[in-house]
Amino acid sequence: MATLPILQHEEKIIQTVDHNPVTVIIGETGSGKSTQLSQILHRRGYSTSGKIAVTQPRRVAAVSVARRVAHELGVQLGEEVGYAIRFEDRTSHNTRIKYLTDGVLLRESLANPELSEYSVIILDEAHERSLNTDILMGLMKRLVKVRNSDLKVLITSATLDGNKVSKFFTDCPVLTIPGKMYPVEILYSKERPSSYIESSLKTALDIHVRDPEGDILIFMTGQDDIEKLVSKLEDKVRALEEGSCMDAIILPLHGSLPPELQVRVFSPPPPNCRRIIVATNIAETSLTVDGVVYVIDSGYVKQRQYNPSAGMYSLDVVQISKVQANQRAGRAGRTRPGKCYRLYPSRVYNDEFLDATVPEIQRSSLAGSVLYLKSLDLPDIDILKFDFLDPPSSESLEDALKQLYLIDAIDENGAITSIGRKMAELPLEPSLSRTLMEANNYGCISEALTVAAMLSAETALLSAPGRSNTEKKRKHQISNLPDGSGLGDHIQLLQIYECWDQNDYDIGWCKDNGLQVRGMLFVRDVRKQLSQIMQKIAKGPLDIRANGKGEEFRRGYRNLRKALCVGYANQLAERKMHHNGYRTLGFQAQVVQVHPSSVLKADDLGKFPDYVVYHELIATPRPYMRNVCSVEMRWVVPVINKLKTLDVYKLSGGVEHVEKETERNLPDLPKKDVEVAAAGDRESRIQAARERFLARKGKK
DNA sequence: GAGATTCGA
Repeated sequence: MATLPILQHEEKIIQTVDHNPVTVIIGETGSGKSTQLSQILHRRGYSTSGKIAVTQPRRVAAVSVARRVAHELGVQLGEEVGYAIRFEDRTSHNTRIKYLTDGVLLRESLANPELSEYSVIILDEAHERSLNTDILMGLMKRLVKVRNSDLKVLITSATLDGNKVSKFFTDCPVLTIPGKMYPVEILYSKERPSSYIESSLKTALDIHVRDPEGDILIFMTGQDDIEKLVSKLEDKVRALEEGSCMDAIILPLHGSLPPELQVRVFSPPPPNCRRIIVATNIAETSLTVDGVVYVIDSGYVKQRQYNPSAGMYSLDVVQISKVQANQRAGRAGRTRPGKCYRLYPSRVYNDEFLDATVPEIQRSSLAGSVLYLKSLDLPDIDILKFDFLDPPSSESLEDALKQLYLIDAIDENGAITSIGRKMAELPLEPSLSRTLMEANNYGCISEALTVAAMLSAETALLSAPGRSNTEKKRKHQISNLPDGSGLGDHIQLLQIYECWDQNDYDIGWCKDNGLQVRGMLFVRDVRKQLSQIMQKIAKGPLDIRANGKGEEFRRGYRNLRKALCVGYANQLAERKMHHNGYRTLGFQAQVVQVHPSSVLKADDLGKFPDYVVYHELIATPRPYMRNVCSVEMRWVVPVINKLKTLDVYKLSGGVEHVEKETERNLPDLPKKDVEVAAAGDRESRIQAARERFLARKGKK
């Protein structure tokens, strides 16, 4: 352990932390920052007045790093060194060093905004810029002032732009600690290939027949491309003349692969055999594959992004950033010097790639985060001026405010309501937490809990791919579902879970019905957690047992659907007159279709229900509503009335913000236009600002 | 009549 580079910098680190409330530490992979930093501070007495918290963006990382540190200190895990992740808290009153996911720390800060049990908070892997890390960075900036130098904050990262973060934390010091990496030779293509599958195929084969041993890791964008490339590689490798070169095994690697197939990449290849691993970006950060010497980088990644003006998500193939490209290349230099083949010219890398990946906070719906921040009740913070390292667009913040207003989480002035306060306690999207609140009044809390839990895990439910179990098939496979699923997907998800409940949570039942066991067990955990929180909020026992063909079933799930209509007030759609297309009822109407995977049934005339709520809009590339539920017009009316009262200006707290928007979004407008925009009344000012903003975006 | 990169409370 004495060889870890970070230990040679111990004195320097301690000196800096002693004299500064915030320190940024840039430590390349292999520097030992995740395991050593906490131990150094512990050794030097920083854990006597409080605990040392170390956040991780991923649960597995929190657990495995905690385990290693406990081992290095020779203590039992859960004693001096422990961890906390969702559903699992392995800490005790003895714990001095606590590893946790950043989501858990955010939850803790809801109960105790000053996080007073900690004397040190280390935000690790900050360069990944997860939504939660970004919010924590904003909170830390405030907390070091409030806690008046009895808190030390360290931001650590592999490749984060240290100067930017340092500037954010009022010019705090930046320490750089070298890593232990082998050199990686970068080879660029002369031009972008017309097909990166073909190009990867050719490059991989060239390496295989020509270069010495060492595994090949190929980065592709998704499951489809991976499967295509894997089968082509298998054909080509099989066709190679026997004995002309070593053997090769081809392994796909992506998130929807069942765990037992995923772990194959951790077993070393047999002698005289090369592994060719074809992976998504899961191999960029989440999984580390040993033995990789050659990396082939397509230069693309799939990214989910949210469009706040349409309220719609899309999954797009986009160019990676320089940070990602370097991360990928680094995967070749972990055990010895390696090579990285970039399937794009250096010009593309230099001129087209962004320096860093667009942070998640600028790509997601912010309703949940805004509600969370509002519920913290920080006296000195106005949410629209919350100090983010990279602020989200004001459009996105306004979208969040509108959503929250429509579901009664904030009032017309943007202040959090008592309902909103309770909603923030629940680890759910606001639409679902609002549904739970309402269901509690209507006596269908048990059903609503199940729906919320099922939707939290929906993608995890599908059976493993490759066994031709498509979603549609799944829906038809479930045997003996009571009638009623024609009302929509929410109801069917409910019935699936209740069926499982009646089968005593039997694992075999899941397998027989094409459901992922892991996913269903997760649903059960989530449901239990939500039940506990709801009981706390309701200040009394609730009937939360799953109850199959109970009252709700007999009444056509009317109460549940009514509750959903309130929770999804922002996600309503009305069927168009003469066909089965829908128009969303929001601030901006969209024409959308029911997703083909839906179980929603048409009536005898072939018509869908007049009104539905949807869980999500997804552009793929046509706009679809995914997971819909039939509702009744008279439940919709109050929502439409509320929509009319919506005043973004008031919600976002006044003129100042509108000016800020003008300033931030329209820096290159001719001065005259800004003056015109500023001269009108406030509505037309907002409108003018928005139009110009959109026009400018369109041009880009 | 489509198609799930990846994390997380």
